[in-house]
Amino acid sequence: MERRTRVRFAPSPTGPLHMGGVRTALYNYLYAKKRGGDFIIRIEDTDSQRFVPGAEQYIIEALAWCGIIPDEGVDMATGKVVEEASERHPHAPYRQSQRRGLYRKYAEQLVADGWAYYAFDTAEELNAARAAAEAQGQTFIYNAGTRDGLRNSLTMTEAEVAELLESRTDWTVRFKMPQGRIVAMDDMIRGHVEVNTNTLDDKVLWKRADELPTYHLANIVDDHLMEITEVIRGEEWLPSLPLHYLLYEAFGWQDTMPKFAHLPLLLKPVGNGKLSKRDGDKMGFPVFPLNWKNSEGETYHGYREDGYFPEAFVNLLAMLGWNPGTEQEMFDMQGLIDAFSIEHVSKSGAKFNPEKAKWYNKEYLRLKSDEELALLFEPILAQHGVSGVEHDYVVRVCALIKERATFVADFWDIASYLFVAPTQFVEKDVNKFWTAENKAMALEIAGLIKTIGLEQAEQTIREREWPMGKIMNSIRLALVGASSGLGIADILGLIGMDEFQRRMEVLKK
RNA sequence: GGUGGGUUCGUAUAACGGCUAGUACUCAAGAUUUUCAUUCUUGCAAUAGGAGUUCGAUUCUCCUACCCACUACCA
Repeated sequence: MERRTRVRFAPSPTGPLHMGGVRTALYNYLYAKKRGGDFIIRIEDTDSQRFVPGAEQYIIEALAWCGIIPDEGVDMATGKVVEEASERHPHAPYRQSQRRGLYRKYAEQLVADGWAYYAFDTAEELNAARAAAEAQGQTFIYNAGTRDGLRNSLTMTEAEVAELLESRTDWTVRFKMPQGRIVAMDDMIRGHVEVNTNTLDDKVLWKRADELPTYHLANIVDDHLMEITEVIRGEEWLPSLPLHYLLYEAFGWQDTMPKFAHLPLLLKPVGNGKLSKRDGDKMGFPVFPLNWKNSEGETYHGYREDGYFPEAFVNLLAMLGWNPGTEQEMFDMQGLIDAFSIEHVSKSGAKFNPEKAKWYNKEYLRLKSDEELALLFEPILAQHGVSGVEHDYVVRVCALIKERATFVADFWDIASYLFVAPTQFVEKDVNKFWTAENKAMALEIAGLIKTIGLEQAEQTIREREWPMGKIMNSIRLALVGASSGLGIADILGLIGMDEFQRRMEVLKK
């Protein structure tokens, strides 16, 4: 029987989601939507030590900004993780800390079935065992090779175990990793992978101390309960795939075990290694979707606040590790959904290229209407003390400058002279163009522009065989403050003849 | 150290045994533009190394090198 496609994005609220996480969410979303299935959000907050206030909200807001809308787990109307079951959200709560009561019985079932055991080793004892192994140049692995010499329910009498279970609150349930088994797995991206269980350890599944499962148990139980059909996650999880396979086997859930896809990592732009929090501000690009202020009051840049359009961000993220199999580069969300396929996800890590990110934003900026851009530009104008400008004027300005900018925030630097007269003139250009001779000619032409118009004035320059470039640039310098910018005709059309004349005064000095 | 994964221009990627290894970003040059930007044209630039299989390997196999991940009562 064909099951309805259900995928989940299961972040841990230990900090802001970075762009790698957003990409994982995006691929899950695209995969689900392409197949007409569900995209579910689940919060994996089983580590009480690393919980960061605000992180959960940040994650939801970041996904919303990107246009990644969950079908289940988060109520988009309130922006909150769902706690009460309903028709739309039948598996609530979607926060693992609120599901804590549910996991213990699964852990104990594994113990009863011989797939797990109780372990009473203290942190000190384990550290000592590790140190001892290291002293001999070996790695300590808690598994079939060592577990007989450690303090657990496999090496004690039933009475002892019962006593410790009662008297102590720091025991754990560990998975009893089989000895000498080859686990054969299939990954949708990497193909067939095999691992010998002798290299794996007896992972802790449940902690008595805080009555919570670890990732591995919670993950498998919830994926099963929530009827997840495909698990699409980062490559860092590939090493624990054998354990997850074995857990499905231990629970007898092989029939509905999801398929797995391990995504390549996002790498930092220079050097090696995966993208980390600090890289962005060091190298001048954001690694986060939205600004994030940590507990020390440091702010990390976000794409949103840095002026990227969400469409551009989503598009560039999608192309990092995936390709459509064609040469198309511009995709809106629906386009991505239609084109997405897991077969075209690459195996190797992708280095993020900030230049390409800017290029994408530039392309999306051009796609915006002049009207939309004007609305975005107006608040910036107000910040610069420009008021009383007609909306229509701003629209006309946007039409002329949008091809010159990467971000809306660039507009002011590019076009301030269309709103206020320049007060500073680039020295290099002044030296080059404002010679006494050029100024005299420019002033005469400026006079002609007023009386007979720009075109006729240009005609005059040609007839007199005067230097067109020198004159025009002298005039432009007076208008703009630099020898760059829009054509004289465009500037004139915007600021008008009176303002033009006023700005020509500077040539008389 | 052990285990697993990966490796095509600087970057992202295409070519799933067969044209001169294609495209985009970046960079350079030229054209257009009275300037700048845009646009257009052109150019620079890659199959990590070595064996093997094959009529023929970027593609399949093995070895080496390098990179990455994992190796917690974190996810």
